[in-house]
Amino acid sequence: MTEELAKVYVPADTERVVSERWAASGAFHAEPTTDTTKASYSVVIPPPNVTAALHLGHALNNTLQDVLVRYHRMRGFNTMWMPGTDHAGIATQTVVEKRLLQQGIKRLDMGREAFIEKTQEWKDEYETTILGQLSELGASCDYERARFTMDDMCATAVRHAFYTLFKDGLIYRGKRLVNWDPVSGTALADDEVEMEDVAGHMWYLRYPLEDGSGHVTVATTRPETMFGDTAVAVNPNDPRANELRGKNVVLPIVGRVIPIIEDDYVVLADPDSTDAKAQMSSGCLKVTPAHDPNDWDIGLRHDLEAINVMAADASISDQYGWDEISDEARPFIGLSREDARAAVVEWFEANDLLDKVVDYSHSVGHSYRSHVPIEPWLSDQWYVAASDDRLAGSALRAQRSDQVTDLAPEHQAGDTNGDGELRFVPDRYARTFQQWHEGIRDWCISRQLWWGHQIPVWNRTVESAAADGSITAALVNTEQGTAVAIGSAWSAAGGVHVARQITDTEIVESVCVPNDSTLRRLERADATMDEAALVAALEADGFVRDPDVLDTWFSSALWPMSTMGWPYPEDFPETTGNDTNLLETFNPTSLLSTAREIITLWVSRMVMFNRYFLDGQLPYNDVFIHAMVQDGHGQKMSKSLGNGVDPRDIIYSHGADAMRFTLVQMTTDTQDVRMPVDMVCPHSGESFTPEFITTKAGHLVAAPTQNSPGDPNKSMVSAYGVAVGLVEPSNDAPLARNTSAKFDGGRNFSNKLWNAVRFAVGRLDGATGTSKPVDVSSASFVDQWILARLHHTISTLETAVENYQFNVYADTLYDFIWHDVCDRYLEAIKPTLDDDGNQQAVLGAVLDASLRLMHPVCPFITETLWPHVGQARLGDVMGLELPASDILATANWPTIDAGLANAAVVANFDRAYRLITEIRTLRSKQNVKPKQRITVHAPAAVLELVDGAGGLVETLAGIGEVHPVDAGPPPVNSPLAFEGSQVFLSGMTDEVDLDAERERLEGVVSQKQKQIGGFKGKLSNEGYVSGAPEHLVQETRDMLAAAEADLAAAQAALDGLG
RNA sequence: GGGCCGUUAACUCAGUUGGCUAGAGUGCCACCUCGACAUGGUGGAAGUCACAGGUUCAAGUCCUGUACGGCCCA
Repeated sequence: MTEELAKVYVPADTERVVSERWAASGAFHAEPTTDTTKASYSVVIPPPNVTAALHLGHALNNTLQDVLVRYHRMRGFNTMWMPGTDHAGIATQTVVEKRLLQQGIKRLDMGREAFIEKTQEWKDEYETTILGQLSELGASCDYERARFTMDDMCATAVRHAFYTLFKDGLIYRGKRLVNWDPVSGTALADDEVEMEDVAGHMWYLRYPLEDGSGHVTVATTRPETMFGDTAVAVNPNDPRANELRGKNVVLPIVGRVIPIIEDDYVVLADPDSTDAKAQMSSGCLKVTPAHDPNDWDIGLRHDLEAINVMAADASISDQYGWDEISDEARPFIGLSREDARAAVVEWFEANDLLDKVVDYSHSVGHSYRSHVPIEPWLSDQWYVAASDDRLAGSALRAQRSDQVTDLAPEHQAGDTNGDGELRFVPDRYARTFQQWHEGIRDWCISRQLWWGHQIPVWNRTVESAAADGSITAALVNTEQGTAVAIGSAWSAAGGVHVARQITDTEIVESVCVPNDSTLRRLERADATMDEAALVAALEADGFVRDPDVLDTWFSSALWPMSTMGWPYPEDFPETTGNDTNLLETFNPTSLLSTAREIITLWVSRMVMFNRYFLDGQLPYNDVFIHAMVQDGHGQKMSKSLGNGVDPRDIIYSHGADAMRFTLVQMTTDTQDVRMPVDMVCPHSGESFTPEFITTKAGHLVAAPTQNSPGDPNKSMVSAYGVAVGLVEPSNDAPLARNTSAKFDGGRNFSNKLWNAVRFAVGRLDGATGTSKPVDVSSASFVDQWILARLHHTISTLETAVENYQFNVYADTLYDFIWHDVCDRYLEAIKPTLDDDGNQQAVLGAVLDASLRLMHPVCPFITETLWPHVGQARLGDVMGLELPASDILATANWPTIDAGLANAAVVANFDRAYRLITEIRTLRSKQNVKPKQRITVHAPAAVLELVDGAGGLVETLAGIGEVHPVDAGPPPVNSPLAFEGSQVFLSGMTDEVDLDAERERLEGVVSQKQKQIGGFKGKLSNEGYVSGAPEHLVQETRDMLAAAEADLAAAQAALDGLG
């Protein structure tokens, strides 16, 4: 006998033990195999950023993945869940930089190597925390394989991918507008730009027409960029367009003569419009291609020059492409953008060219890092040609045909590997994916950071005159900036050598160097140099490595490949098995589960890269987009708001299984789920609703300091207060953990299961069961019923998993275990269990199967109970396969014969249960004590039902004796209406409370009358009778008849009361 | 500005192609410490399905519009 089970399930007592048992048994480890009898099921984790600990959103996503992974493992798939973390370039560099700054250390002072070392330490710390959290929440990852986006294996993939794209002309150097952060001196990705509403102004500036016939008035929020104006645009539909056509204006201060062009991007002026833009518009737009993304597009359409008038710090500068500085303009050079704005406005006013100034509130992009306004700035960056058909087109062709609409002919699925196989769940997200690729822009992949994969390109600038003859020959007649492949010693040695003419007199040469694993496999004319030698030679020749690093998403995009050893798994023995490797076995993976804001940043890029590098193969077939967890006020949980919840807090207050169960139950296919969050007082352990304050931005957050609910002299600090740096936890005022009553349901459910098993173990201890498998047809009524319910439950759960209906899974489990097994089955078998060997076997089997079904959602408690239930197993049930296993995590999913789904038994059970409920209601109304046994007097049909239910009604309704009603009602009785006949109860009390009885029956009568009215109304509708399907009409007729019979019975009973 | 989602009981949410008398959990009320479980049991009260139109024999479900809340992309 295993040790006794405690009265209450205490998760903390067992979770760690169970985790260790799993780890020791290697239950989650998968090996590559060519065994075709064992299909693969694989998932790569969306690697969490090493910037911070996991929050509840991660807990949700990883729980869902774990449910699927554990389910498929039990179904016998060769199952692998690849864990890992993401270096998260900009985010990590920012937090580390901030941390160092608090100690007075500046990044630039310490130098690149030392800084990377520091960042590495941070990464190690958080990687440990994150993997620990995953394990605590029960994620059944193959932890031995844990990867990091910057480890050797991933770095090798990055190098090979970059090299391949570079060689194939899909990576290029472009002068483009980037989101420039002038304070941190780096370009930001679009998603790193935060839009903020700013109360600014609209300035109306007059630009004189060249012919002296007047002026046009342009409206702008950014007067300081006017130095770079290269046109004024009007809408072609503007009435003034005709008279302005073909004219030029003289740009004030600068003196540049610029054309008036027509472009329908320009918003027509309309002071009466509800649209703020139309209200504010003057109808004329100054066009500054080098300093505004929309103007850049206009510039492309009209072939305008882009004149960059700013330096990297956003001061006005003549060093970046602005020549011919007028005397008037010279004083502005060197001014900051803020000072320049004031000075320009002042100049216009002084020269009587300022028409007016209007207050204008608008949205301005700000740096996620430094929080200053972003400067759209022209700079040299590396790009991936995502818009190329080989990438974006391929992603579009990947979409399943029933999830894509009006796809351009050239993008329609063909017959290439992977075409038409990508499926989104819920399917509406396919639209997001499609629209993104139809409007995709090339992907800026360089970042001016130190933390990341440094770009593997070495550059040098040479004077055209001094350049190699083959280079100048190759560059003849190419446009400036166009890269041309060069045959050279470098390309012979395995590099990719390109050259670009960047000015009339200068050429830039770039050599992309692959790493050794790639070099070794290249057919190259000169195979004498390895990577180190090649780099040394390049540097000796004046080449310098590009200091930038790659966008974090570049390495993430390779995740389903890089973690499995691509491109050369044989270089990493841990990825190979006897006859195959991870990549062959597990890519494409089965599923990606992620949040919807990642569709463009990550899903898209994984699809493009996996398909490009692996011959059209998709990274996964299914993409499941899960809901977002909001706080109790409907606000997104986020780091900056400090309203995130650490899953460890919930595990502490409720246990991992309770958290998982509740998260799974909350997962419907809507967009958001709301999670009201409470705090736990660290002094008393009491949970309470904190005091909320409103931030400047209008968010409701927990006040930084909270008083203890039990003792107003004690206080604590909130996660919000700490997150925004307003307070620090101390001994007197520690950080309060969070909790939420939402998880009580999960906790109670765990406890319910625990006690059901406790009951069975106690009652079956010493029982003998049955020597041969139970033939269900000879089992008792309730046993047949619970097996039929088990059959139904198993198939419902299987369908739910297939369709990613997580809430259905949780609700179905809950309903089966709590209501069917505990409330009905266990209560019903109490009187018979001890003497019925078949029943003992069925009970053990039902609990065994229940643990298996519940395991994917609640792995800890089920694994803990597993040996106890094993002990309680007293024989098999025919048609129910429950193969033994030491560890539940690797046990088989139950299979059950369709023959056990006995519909007639279920129908009779439901009838009997309705009778039970009627009797219980009546007992309750008459205040009959639970222990009091009563007598039923019933007509033949009801007697037959009660008899056939084998004691069920007697046990659950507290019936002592059952008599036929032939002899007429007993002397002291309470009548009830059941299935159209009268059933009498006696022996409840000495004197029936007639008033209560009358009230109850009157309620029944009026309810039945109302129903009858409804049915009759329906049936008197000619359209319904002739238009609705026959079976529905018949159903209504049957219900009407039943209701009428019930009404008559209730009325008779009422009359009988006198 | 474009796109998406939500609005159903006091609260948090289900409700699959239109078709039972709209469900669950929590909370609330009453009774119950009966040998698994008070993190429990039994019974009960509680909803104009946001609003306005429309389609249909039939609308919580489909269509149009409005209001409010939220998210994503510009």
